[in-house]
Amino acid sequence: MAAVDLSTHPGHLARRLQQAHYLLWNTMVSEEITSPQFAVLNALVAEPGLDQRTVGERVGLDRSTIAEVISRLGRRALLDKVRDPQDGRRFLLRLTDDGLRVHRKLTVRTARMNQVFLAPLSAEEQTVFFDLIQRVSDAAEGLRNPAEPLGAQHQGLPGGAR
Amino acid sequence: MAAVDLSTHPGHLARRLQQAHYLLWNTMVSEEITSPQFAVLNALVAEPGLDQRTVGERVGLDRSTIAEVISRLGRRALLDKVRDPQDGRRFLLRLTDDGLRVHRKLTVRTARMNQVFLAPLSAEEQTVFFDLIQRVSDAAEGLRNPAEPLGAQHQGLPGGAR
DNA sequence: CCGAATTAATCAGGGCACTGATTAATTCTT
DNA sequence: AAGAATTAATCAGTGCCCTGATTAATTCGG
Repeated sequence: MAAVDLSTHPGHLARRLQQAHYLLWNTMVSEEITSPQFAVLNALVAEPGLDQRTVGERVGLDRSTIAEVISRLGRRALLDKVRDPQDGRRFLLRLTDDGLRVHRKLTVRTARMNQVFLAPLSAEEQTVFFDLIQRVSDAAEGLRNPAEPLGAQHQGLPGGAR
Repeated sequence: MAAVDLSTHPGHLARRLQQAHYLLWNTMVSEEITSPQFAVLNALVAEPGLDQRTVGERVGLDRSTIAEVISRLGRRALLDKVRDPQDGRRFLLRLTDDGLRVHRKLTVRTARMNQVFLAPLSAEEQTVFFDLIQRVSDAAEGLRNPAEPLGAQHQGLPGGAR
């Protein structure tokens, strides 16, 4: 009998939190447009003409996922992809009028949804909630890229044992 | 220019938190066994012989997802499925010796991982972190099943306009 | 007892998320 | 200028997550 209590596991809690959010989004915001899709629309409202990779960076989606999400938004005619004349590898992304309209509509609903979602917490607790989650996420993110190793210890060694 | 700040959106934060956790799990715990899979193993350590649906309920996985997860664990020979003689719809689940071994090993690593994950927070902050996430998740979960409507307002109406 | 409602599991289908490999275009280096 | 390294995007493959529909077994009601 060595089972652990999952409610003390942040990963399990994070998963449940996301599921709870998914549920609320689906009922209160949209069944067509997902939360990550909205994030992409939002990024392109803020900075029209971004390329795909950069959008992914802004909203926290990796290269594969951002490609799928953008393809779906393109299929729905919410954004346009244009080959960058300056750099033939990139596609420049820009919302269509429909895309702008959808973004505007969902922005309102999302605000309402967030209120309901956070209703169980007081205003101060909400601030703490954001702060704690952000700090944990940022720290874990930071572990990924050593962010210029201070000592630059040569442990990977290029051209080593092949 | 009506873009919103995603860092004030709990859903976006929840997604980032889960991604951060995924990353850490993958590097510190296991590349083979995922966190949901571990949750299932754990549930079966606590209560051997559960059926599939109940396991899903315990760990927060819906009927479709739990089926996939269990099928993967079965393929890896970490659990056995036996038809319930009392109720021919159910399968009773039980860990194999390998399953128990894996659970034991991952329990240790998971504890280490959780420490690293939560390291940016003080002990008191960690407590608050758990509490806040749990309250938000529980509340949203609660919205799904009205939990016996107090007034039993007839608004759905059975046999209405068809 | 028997048909109707319920329930456990599966299937089909869509979407998010990651890794590793590949392709095409650009930039760096010599 | 030509080859090497880098970079944006795509593809293949795996796994999580949800909904709606279906199938098989059980329970409920008359």
